[in-house]
Amino acid sequence: MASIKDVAAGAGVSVATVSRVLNGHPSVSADARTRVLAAVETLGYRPNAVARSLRTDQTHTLGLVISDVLNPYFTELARSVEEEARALGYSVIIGNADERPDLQDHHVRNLLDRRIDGLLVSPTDGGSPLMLDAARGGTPMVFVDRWIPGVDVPVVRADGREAIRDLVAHLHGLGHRRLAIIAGPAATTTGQERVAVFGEALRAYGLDLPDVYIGQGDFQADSGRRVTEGFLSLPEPPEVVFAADNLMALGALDAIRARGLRVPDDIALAAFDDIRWFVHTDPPITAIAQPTGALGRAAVRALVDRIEGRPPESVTLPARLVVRRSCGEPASHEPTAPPGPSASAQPSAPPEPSASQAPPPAQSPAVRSPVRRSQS
Amino acid sequence: MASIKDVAAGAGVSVATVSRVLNGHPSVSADARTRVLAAVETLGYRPNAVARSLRTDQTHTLGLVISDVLNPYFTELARSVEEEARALGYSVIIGNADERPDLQDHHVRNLLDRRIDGLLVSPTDGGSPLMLDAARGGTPMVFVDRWIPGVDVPVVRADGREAIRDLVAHLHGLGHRRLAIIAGPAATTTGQERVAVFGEALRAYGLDLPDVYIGQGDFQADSGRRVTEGFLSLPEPPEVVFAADNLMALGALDAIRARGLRVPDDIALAAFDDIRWFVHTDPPITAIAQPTGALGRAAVRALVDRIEGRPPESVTLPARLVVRRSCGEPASHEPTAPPGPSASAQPSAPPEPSASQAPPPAQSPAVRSPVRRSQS
DNA sequence: GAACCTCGTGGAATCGATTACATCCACCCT
DNA sequence: AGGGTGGATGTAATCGATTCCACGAGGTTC
Repeated sequence: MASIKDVAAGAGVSVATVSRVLNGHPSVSADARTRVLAAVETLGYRPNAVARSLRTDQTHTLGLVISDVLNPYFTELARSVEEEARALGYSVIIGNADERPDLQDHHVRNLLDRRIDGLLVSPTDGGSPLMLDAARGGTPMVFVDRWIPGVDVPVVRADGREAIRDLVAHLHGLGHRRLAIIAGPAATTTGQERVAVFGEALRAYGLDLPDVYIGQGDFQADSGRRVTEGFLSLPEPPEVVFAADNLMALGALDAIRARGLRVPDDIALAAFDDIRWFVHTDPPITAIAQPTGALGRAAVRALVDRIEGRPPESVTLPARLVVRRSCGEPASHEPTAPPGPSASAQPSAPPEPSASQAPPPAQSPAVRSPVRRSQS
Repeated sequence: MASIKDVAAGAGVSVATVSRVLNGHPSVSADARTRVLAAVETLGYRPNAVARSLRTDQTHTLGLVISDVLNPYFTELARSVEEEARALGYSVIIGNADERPDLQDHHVRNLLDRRIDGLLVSPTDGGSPLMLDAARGGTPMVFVDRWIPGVDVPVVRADGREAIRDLVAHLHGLGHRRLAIIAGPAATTTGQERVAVFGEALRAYGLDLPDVYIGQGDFQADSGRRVTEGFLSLPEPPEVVFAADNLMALGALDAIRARGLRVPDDIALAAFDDIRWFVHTDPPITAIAQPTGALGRAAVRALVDRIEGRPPESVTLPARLVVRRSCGEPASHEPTAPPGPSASAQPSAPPEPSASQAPPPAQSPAVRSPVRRSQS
């Protein structure tokens, strides 16, 4: 592969001049410039990014360590991160931790060894020494979605509290009183927060969240299945299962189906994280949607600000409730159809397009928060 | 950040000795080794991968350019690729082309500039000059899923022909006679092949695949929606729509739902690519499943073979039909329940666990090829 | 006409590793 | 004792870029 020396020889100039042409340095004669460009063309020369990075101590690369690529939420996040990074002149290397702290460490180390300019992390756990050292050691870093308390790193995330309260109001309005949750790992902020807020919201309605109705999941489908089986085997099973992410909701569906039960007639289901398929499941699933694309973009901007010497900003964006039919017919629909056997009742609302990049129109009757609190 | 010189100074030896310790070179005294290791420890030294790559001309990195990360098929492929690569001592940088040739070129160029050791590509189009030059220029390369005809590069892919014939047999057995397909881009091998094989299989049953029943999609959901709307507006709409990938099937579902029609009563639906959610859609969707994990692993092995001087092998693995309910009740089920209104008929077969990493048991009655041809 | 810029250019140092080669020393054999 | 062997180590070249510095030519200013 041709190097800068070959170009210099081909153009009859020094390597310094070639470098100046390539980097748009002003003091190069028009003559030299055209000769260099010609040589570049004929040799098919491309600058070696490795050598360049060694010299300049910048890689123009961001690392993104996410908890689970197979989770559509993180896939979408990764996509928006790459998009925004590309727009700002950076590329992205993704590390998939699969919810495993050891794998997370592997990727953090690998990325650090490659001297990435900055790190975007959605931590799987409370933070390994490696990551904490990196943060303290001055590696530009931003947490996205999840974070580690007590570390001085900007956080870009969604605030699901209001949406969870809306969900509980919705469920309560439908007459449900025994609500259970499939929680995420306690080592993650999102895992903790969702349970805590759910419990508080129940209490506001005079309801209880007993320990047997808190199932410990790990954000993976299998755990959702296992926990739901447990719920269904209880002497008094819950009327509603709220899964703290979409994969555990999938597992819950598996378990419910394996028992031959129906949603929402036999048991209601809701999930944190909205995905496109939830529109087409049987029945369509009520979920809490995060502004995933916006989160990814904001995280990249914060990180690049930090890298380029501007003060980075933490960002919190609201999540919102998307009501569908998995918890029962919404109260606002006149229950003309008997609430009984068939799950295939024609929805009286116009069909909702499956969730897409563009934010759905706020006035869509199928997409709305049934309760608005004072300080909304 | 500490460099090898700092370690050398700290241990009171030369950089050469440090390097030898780090690379496990035999001729280093035990004394020197322990002093170096101690210095490494106290300084928290990590070798600079950029400098190392410049010197050794290897990055131990594979590039993976896929057509669309948001497509669960490619997400799963990417995951298995990373896993196998990690096991073999390589890392992976993913480039998402979003089915856009220009983006594909951007990523190929970027990866080449980074001097990755080898490239795994699922081409979006017939091949840009850039990619063809790279292949001819000796960059180790392997095509996965899709390929470019006439280029001397190993191909790792699934063979869907038998499964498509099985699907047509299944559809024909259910009495369907007007079958339509949402095709992928003609510039992709998978896009072409699936239409061609579908058409041939129809002809084997004396059926025709008229042009109006071939909708041109681009493997994205929107095109599936658009094409399906077209089908439904035809004076004589098809009885079955076969989507050449899962995202276009999603779009088809959107379009069918927007018309207030039901699957399979009003129109049947099948898809290429099986995903976990297809078990839980309304109704569960009949699909052709690829051995995605095995494909990713085989592709990495072929590429690493090529990189490390062993002869790489092309690999073709069979896809298989997974019959569910989106085309009508399978013939083997006695149609005791009236085929009429309710879509929530209890399946007489035991519930199928959603598709997972482990291959489903072959004897599961819900997962099977209804027709076996001679040379099976 | 001397002093002084400015501009274009090349030489050479540098980034952080790896590694060929030279050197030194201890030991062994005849 | 002398020479050979081999292990441990250091010196320095090298990878492919960027960039500081020096230099020469040409133009401007007093």
